Amino acid sequence: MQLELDVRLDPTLGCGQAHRWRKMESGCWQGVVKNEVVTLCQTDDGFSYTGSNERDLKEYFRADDDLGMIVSEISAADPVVADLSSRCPGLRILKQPEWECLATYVLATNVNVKRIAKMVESVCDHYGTDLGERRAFPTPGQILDGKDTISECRLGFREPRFIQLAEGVENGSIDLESMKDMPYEKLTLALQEINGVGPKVADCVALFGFGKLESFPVDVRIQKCVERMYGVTGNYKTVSAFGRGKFGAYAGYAQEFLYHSDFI
DNA sequence: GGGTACCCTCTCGG
DNA sequence: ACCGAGAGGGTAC
Repeated sequence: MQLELDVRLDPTLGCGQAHRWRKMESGCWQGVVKNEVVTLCQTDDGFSYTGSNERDLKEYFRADDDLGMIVSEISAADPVVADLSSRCPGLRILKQPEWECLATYVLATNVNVKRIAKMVESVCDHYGTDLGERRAFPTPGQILDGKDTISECRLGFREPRFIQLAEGVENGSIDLESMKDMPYEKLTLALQEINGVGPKVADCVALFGFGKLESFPVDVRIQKCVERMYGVTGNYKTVSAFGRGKFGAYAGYAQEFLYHSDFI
């Protein structure tokens, strides 16, 4: 089947916002969407797909986002982003499942991107429902059922946080459903109540999991970038607020373009 | 509010 | 080749 959409799969699926996509030798991408193994192949005006359906893929790729309008808005705010975005067309921010996004980013502390993917895949291989070629991201219950073997996943000091997160979601003390209705700031504060979630992880989860496009996550890379480009320094709150203030409702997109620039 | 340790893996310089 | 040091999407204390 074919989906017509303003998107380039390579930057969108390979940029590190989601961690389970694999580029196959054919150049197509394999991943899991809504508990189905999907294969996506780039075409001139979108991509062809197998294993999923148009409705789920449109949601996952945020097909309602007007990429042209978004890029033009953040480009108007800054010539650097204008240049970067023009050189990276078709990069879209994805809408990942809230639970999967949160659990993934709790693992994404003090490790390189390569190992994040490795830990995530290990957790899926151990506890996720078998979907054939791949496994689903496990539910909190599946993780708790098998937690006696969690050390095999090599999560390091993240292990107790990961288990605690699964317990919280399972017993209802962490209510992701209610967080869907929260505006950006309230959401990030609620997320930071969770052990292992600081301001950076909260911003990433708000952006990639809850679709808060004004979120401007600041990691060490963005911090250097913002200092070099705009001369802005300071603590997390200062730098992220600068990003949201400068780029507005679509600051998350601006952050993606800055993140993938080579100007550090 | 700033400084550190942190579990583990991979990479790099000797 | 082998080994030790260093760094790696940050967070908790």
